[in-house]
Amino acid sequence: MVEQVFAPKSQYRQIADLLRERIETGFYLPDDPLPSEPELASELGVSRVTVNKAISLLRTAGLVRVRRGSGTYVRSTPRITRDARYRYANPRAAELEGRALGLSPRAECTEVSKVEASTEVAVALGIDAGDPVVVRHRRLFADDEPTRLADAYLPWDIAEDSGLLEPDGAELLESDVGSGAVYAYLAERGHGPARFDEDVTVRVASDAEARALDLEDGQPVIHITHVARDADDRPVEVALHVMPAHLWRLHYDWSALRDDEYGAENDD
Amino acid sequence: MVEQVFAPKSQYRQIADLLRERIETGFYLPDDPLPSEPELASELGVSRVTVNKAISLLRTAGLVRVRRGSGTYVRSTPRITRDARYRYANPRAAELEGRALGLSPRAECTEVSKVEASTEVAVALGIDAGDPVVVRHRRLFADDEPTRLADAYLPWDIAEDSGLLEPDGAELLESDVGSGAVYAYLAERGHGPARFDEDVTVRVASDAEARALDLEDGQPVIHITHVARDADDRPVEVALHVMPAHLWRLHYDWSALRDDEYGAENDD
DNA sequence: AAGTGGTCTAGACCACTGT
DNA sequence: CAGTGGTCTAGACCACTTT
Repeated sequence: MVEQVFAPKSQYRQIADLLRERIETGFYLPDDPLPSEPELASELGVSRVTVNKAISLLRTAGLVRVRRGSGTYVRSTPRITRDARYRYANPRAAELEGRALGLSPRAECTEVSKVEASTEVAVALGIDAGDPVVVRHRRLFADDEPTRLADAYLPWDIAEDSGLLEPDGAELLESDVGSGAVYAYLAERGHGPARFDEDVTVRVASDAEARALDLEDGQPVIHITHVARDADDRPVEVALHVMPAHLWRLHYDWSALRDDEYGAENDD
Repeated sequence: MVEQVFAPKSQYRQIADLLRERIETGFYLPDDPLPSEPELASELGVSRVTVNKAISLLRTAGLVRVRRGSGTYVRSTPRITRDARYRYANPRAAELEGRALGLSPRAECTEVSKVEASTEVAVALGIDAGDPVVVRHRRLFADDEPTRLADAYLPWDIAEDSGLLEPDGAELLESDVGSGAVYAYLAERGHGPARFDEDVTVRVASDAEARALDLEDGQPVIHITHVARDADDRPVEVALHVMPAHLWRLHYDWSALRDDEYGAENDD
């Protein structure tokens, strides 16, 4: 029986706390398996279901991952920092995000094609739903762990104007790790991004996302809608990023005074 | 029995999908209770535990909330948009965030006191752990729903210099809904914020946070570490925000060219 | 074949809410 | 008080991985 000296806390929570502590103190090491559920159950004097429920808390928190038929393993989870301003000011930045932690980045380009814009994409691009766009679906990895899904959308005419559908442009689309090279390409052709905005929300991963990102059942993902606009304030690219929430740290910084649009109400 | 025509999907997932659909289509309306677990169990021909597991998925996703002894209710969850740049450029912005949705904001100031800086706060403020700081703990609401925990820290000497500990300063600390009035106060005294940075992470709510924010078991929160610096680049305030992830949408925007610090590596 | 986690059940007792 | 969800158990069968 688990001690219930003080806290009117359920057993599975106590067990989750215990396991969490053991992970944080290194009693269970990264990539090592936890004892099996029957083992823990018998050691702690509870039923296997109770242990399972405790572990499911750790899974949602991203502390462990389960390999079916094999065991439950401690995740090695250094958070990767994504500095938004830096990232889009430096063509190599996206590649460097993971490297800072000694991870080697890899991009898998799932698909580049012409499709009809969904409502979400259309709104962000300032076009009508159903209008043609070029989409590039990608999955990005660090050390073979999937870290991000990135779907980039470009208005059809901009992609065409810019020659992004010609052989070398298409090759660029497929090979670029971040967005830097594509932006540079657009810039040379008069559509260089001058302004960005991002909307960040957190939600539970869909089934497909969970599969693609190697996530557990109810794990949260960060969903970023990134919009790049050219000097005419016209959206030239929309990127949807879906990222395992436990893997990332987002960084933004800005100056209080440089931007004057919002300054009207500042008296003093 | 639940139909298993096509999908090799567990019953509790199918039931979760079913309930989610009913919520999204308005079959179950916001603030209405779901049928009770025994009721659903018997209707769907499964055990109560299975229904409970399905519902726990919806809870983590923030779609429903449970009132013990009473029932399970559909959450009414319009996301509140937090525009970072706007928010810190306009003294009233924080107050307006909720109002845009017809919600009435309220702040509850839990505590204002002098304490020793924790490591996290000390690092952000560029001081040593244990150094004295003024802390203001608050809980913010929209229509009586808690939306945010906000702990603001100021270096002791800056708070003292600025007179924030005098009666009117202290009153300000307790009454201000956002940070605007405090920033204006600091600005008048030579420590106006000139630059901000924010780190955003997502994690599972602690027990205390879950209680304070009326959250379910494994629900994710957004953790923002906000740092304000004066013209000398000295941190004048650090604010830690803990927000239920399902309640918010964060917005950031910036221009690609204005900031030159990162331009060095741009070739061509 | 043995071991792992995934899922499900029937039944039980509890704390809490609303009437 | 009856009804709600919270938790727990013992036992079962399954799919999958590892040996």
